[in-house]
Amino acid sequence: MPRAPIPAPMRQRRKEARPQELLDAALALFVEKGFAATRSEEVAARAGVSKGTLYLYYPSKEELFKAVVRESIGTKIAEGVEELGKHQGSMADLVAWMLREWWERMGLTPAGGIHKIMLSEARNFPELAKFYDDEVIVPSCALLAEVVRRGVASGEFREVDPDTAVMVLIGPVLHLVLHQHSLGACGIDAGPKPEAGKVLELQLELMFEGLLNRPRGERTPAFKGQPSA
Amino acid sequence: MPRAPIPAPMRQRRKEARPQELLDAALALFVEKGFAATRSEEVAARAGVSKGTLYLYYPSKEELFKAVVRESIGTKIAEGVEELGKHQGSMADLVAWMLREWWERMGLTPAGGIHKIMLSEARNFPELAKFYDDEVIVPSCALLAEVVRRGVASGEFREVDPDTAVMVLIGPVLHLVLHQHSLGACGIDAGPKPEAGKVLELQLELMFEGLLNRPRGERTPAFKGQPSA
Amino acid sequence: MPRAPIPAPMRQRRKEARPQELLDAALALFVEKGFAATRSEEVAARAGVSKGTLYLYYPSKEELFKAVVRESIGTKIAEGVEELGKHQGSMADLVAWMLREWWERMGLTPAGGIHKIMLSEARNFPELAKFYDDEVIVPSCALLAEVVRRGVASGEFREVDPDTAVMVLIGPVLHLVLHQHSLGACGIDAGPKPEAGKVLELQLELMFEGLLNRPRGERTPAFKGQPSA
Amino acid sequence: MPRAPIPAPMRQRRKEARPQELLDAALALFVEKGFAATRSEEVAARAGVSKGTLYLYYPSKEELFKAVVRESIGTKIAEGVEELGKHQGSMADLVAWMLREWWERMGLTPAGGIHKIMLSEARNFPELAKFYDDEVIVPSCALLAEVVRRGVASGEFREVDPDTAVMVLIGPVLHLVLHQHSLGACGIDAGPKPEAGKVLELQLELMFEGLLNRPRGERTPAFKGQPSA
DNA sequence: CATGAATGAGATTTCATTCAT
DNA sequence: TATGAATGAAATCTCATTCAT
Repeated sequence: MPRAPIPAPMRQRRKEARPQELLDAALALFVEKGFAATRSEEVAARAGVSKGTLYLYYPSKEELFKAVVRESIGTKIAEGVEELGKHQGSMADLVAWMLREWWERMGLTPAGGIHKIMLSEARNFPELAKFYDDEVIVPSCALLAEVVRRGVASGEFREVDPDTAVMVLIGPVLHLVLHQHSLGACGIDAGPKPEAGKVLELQLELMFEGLLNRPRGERTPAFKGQPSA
Repeated sequence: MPRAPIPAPMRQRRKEARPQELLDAALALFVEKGFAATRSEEVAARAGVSKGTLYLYYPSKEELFKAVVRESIGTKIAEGVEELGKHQGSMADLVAWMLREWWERMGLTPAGGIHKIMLSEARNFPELAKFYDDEVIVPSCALLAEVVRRGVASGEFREVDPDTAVMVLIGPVLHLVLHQHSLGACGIDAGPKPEAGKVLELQLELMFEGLLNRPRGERTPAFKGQPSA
Repeated sequence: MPRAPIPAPMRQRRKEARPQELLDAALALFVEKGFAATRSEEVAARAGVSKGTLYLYYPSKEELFKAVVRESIGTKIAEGVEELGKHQGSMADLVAWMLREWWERMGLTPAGGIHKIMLSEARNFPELAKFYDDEVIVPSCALLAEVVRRGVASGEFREVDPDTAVMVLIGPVLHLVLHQHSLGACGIDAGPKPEAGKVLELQLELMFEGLLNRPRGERTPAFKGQPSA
Repeated sequence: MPRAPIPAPMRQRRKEARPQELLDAALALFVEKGFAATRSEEVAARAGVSKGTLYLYYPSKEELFKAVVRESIGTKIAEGVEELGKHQGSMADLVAWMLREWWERMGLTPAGGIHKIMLSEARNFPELAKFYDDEVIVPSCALLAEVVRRGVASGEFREVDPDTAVMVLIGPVLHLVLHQHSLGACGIDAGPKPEAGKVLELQLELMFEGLLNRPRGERTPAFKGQPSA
């Protein structure tokens, strides 16, 4: 068998970029196959390095996993809080903006997979689950609950328990995100699965207006729906 | 608790129950730790048999996994279809009944974990994912979509795309189910997590009536909420 | 390449015998190559089992090592104590008997290698070194020191510090034991290396009588040397 | 402590010292942990250079090991031979001087560890063991044997086989040296371990005079014991 | 049927060595 | 020269599966 002249395996020194490359590779694989079913060598290969290099940056597969979760969470929540302060319009519009924003940041980026892996691995990594809950779940829910609370206070919303309402509001978005990384990624396009955008808009409409047909039917003026779509 | 009157030779009784005991053990562990992280010996131990015995009933861990999924799905959907035919009241009440029923059958039994493991393992077992989609997801959604369709047709519901509406309707329930088997099972009870029952009832109320406060506020008579609780 | 018909790998079930077989194999290899340079698979192979079987009995290479040391030490010291009580003759004869006995039990059996591996690995396994010191070194030395003490008390020996004398007495024996497992095992028979038996007898003679020629030269009657050889 | 007067460009000075610094670091670590358990990076770090630099001076860990052994042996034997020629007093004094000298050069300097590592690694490096035997063991023993031979010839010593006598003479010293680098270095100071100096002096006394009490008890005048201590 | 000791392929991790900078 | 990031062979250890009892 004639050897290729030099396939240039080309050892590259890129100390700066490696951690991020490894985290990206690991995130993708952990989301796709789960933590236990992902082999460390695969992560390295996908990041374009050898097995050994992975261990230069993360001392074990488990630490790599934790780093993936920690890194992916970042400062996203903080941005939401800021936006909340600036907002001028109705609370209904703010809720709508938040859910749409969430979808765009979680549903349409690989970071959304984080939620899937936390779901799968929470019981294997309780400390990490706690971290995720503290850093992501609780602040996110608190943010949304605060908006609901204001809406109720101003009379814009009916009297509901804000924390309970949050559970209802986020359910469909999370469902979409999770589906996208599991069944939705299997090439299963069984029949009439509606696309995410439509689901989100309908959720907003139903959530604010209700599913039931009203006698006079005119829309409550406080909610205007999506600007242009 | 009065003991069963037939003590019957333990060994004899056990033999027939073995497959089910193994499936139960496997389901619990797969839900808790995931497929790859569950050792076959653990499954056997939890079922009270030895490692070798497991292989007497299932030729491999993978086949055991498939059996767990297939078995847990069973005939639940069929029951729903039957119920649908018998139903007399409004479509709103039927939707409410279906979601509550679903919660009771999925959320409050170990079978609910099936959805979690399918989410986690779908991409590792695409044929199984297809099977799950065909046997569970599609029929369930179709059932609910049919109810919505009828409600729209009769004028009880406003004009919505039934398939899209289904996505909105099941989101919160699925979210509750999944949460229960992941973060919720870690002893993380961070702050104001509302209990599932309240979430479900609020979802139904919001879903039908909308979150927005209405000037005259009287409830649409078609939806009556939960009978007594 | 024509396959041998069936080389009969013959899985044997010998739960009882395994631990000892593994310990024997491990002792031999640790003595020969040291702990770090011995591969666990080699140990298994020498014991006639597979890699995996080793880990069925010892959870790690390190634990195997500890077991080897602990097991090889056993009750040898206790036997010595017993013998000491029974002894009738002079203390010089008793010392001679003890050193000869020690040589026969340590120098001529694989257990002697234990001393070599403790020497090599003491600083890598300090707790084990402590154990060895407590269980072997200290009792052995105390035993010999007691004999010396009695000899001094009875006037048979000159006034010496018993603990110091013990160090002098055991030096040559240990040297022989160690040499046997290191340079002596390399096929190095450089020139005039005297055999161990002769060294031991000469040591006894010198130790008791001294190297210096005495004018009148008659032997001190208390020490009779080796019975017949 | 007055500083050396020549500050000299650090880099320059270092360059020439590197090999020795590496050998010193390697010796210390090999003695402490053994050859296999010592990582080359540790050696480099202790010598204050990087991993790569080590390989600039020694092509492999094994060659480094050989260099350590070769270098530590050096010309010590030659010095002994020279001294032997110059000596005027009795052979007993010469033997005493040699053993004390040996203790001071082996026992009280890191070079003594060489004997420990040769013991541990002899069977893994037979050629090196041969080298050590040829260059160190055989000449040392021959030297001592020659002294004994002269003592016997002159009638100062009783009739003994010189080579056998040598084994007896060096045993306790070697034991002390080895102990110091193994159990003795573990912080194990179990009870009445006498200090090395005392052991050596007692050995000399016993070796020459014998342990047994003599009726008239007067010392043989040929041996004078340690000059001042 | 049931068991659990035994197996060995394969996963994780280490570390001597190389080589681009 | 000196560095240390990168490599990959090799070691430790795991666990799905087999099979003698």
